[in-house]
Amino acid sequence: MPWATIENIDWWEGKDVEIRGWLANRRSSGKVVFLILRDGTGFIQATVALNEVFSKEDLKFLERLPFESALLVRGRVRREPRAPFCGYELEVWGVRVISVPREEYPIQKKEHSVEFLMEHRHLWLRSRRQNAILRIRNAVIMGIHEFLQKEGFTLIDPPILTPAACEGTTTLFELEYFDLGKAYLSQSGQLYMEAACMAFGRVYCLAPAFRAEKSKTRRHLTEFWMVEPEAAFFTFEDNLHLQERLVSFIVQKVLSECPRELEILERDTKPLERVTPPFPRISYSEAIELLQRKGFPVRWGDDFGGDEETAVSEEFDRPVFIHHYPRAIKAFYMQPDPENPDLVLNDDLIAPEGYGEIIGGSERIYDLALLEERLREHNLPREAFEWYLDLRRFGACPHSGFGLGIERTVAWICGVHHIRETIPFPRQIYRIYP
RNA sequence: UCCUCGGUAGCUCAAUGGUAGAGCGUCCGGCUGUUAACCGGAUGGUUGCAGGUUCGAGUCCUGCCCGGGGAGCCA
Repeated sequence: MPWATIENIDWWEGKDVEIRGWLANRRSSGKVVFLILRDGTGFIQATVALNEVFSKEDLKFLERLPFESALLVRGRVRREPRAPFCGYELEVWGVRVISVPREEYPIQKKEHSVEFLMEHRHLWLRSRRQNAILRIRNAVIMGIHEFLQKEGFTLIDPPILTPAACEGTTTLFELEYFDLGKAYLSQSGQLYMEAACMAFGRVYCLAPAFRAEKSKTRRHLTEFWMVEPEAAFFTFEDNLHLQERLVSFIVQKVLSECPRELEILERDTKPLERVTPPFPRISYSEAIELLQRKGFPVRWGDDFGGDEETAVSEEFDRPVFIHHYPRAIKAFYMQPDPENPDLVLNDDLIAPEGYGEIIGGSERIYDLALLEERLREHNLPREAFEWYLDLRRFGACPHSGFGLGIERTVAWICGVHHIRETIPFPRQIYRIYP
């Protein structure tokens, strides 16, 4: 008996198959019992009728099976316009019960509070909507690997335990590291990617990042995933070009590979179809002028909050680069603009529809003396950065890279309101369970 | 950390300071095509915790705990 998956059920039309899954819902109408099965790849309706195989007692038993019972169900695949979900249904002639919950399944077919769902995240993952979001996350991550590998980038894994901060120490998760004092959970793999790109040319990492910030917004997690490409001899311009092609590739891949998931999420795909290079660009100074015209009380030198980012992105129909920020509000390693040393060769990529910053990138300083000066300005402990300075002592060259936040990108593509739904087990300031 | 809203049945929510309720779920029964099925019956409570005001507190006051929304913070 072939083991069929629901996502490919159309292959089996007219054939007898076995579906291995769980009871997601059921209905009965006396002599017909409808079992809604899910197997992780989709949902399908199975019908059990009163006949020579199933007695009235059998139907009574199936009608009372608790939700989330694990089942092996055998039957014939039939096209059925009345069937929900996939247009096919399983005409059942055999059911084997693997396990039956003793307690009532907590998640019901109705609205629940956010608190309740987060408390039951381990079960919430089984719902149709969460399944769709995490399948799209899977497609996004696979798309990142596919694109970067094709572009000649090598995957290099960064350390998670690190000796020092990338930027300051206020937002680090700290732990004791044997006799060597404090260690910290990584905020970014970037500095290690800079070392790796001098060895491999083009590299990237896809790793978790940890922030002990007490941020409590729909765009923040304390543990999130970033892809960080870094390329030797890449200029600011090369960097932007890579970013817009990567983001476009991911979006187009999801559109072509995940139409069912986008439909489940009721995502309007029109704005996503427009996501093709080149992306519009606006300099920091132009953005300030734009915001002032729109009535925001911002002055040159201020950083942007979420509302400002959204106001800028509303002017464009696809993701927009904001570039050349003031040096004073950006990280220590960013290369100054040769035409104006108060600015740096950096960019933020702002997603449309109010989803905010999904990329931060820049060309990096490669001059030893300038980098040493910046470390001093930022009061960073030089000893911890000696290895990083070595990269400027031996074979220093222009290089650029960026970090793309996986959850923010998935949230935007899925059109979900809060990024806690885009990671299987979100870590937030007031939640570490489950 | 600040502002703001909330915590009542398993879940989602009602309840002028005056007998704690409904829908859903669950259990029992009915129904040969249901679409969060439907119909009938039954079941369900330390009103987040501690104290106070009052003849009387789910309701008012104080403190604490937990959570939602937002801000700040944020390669």
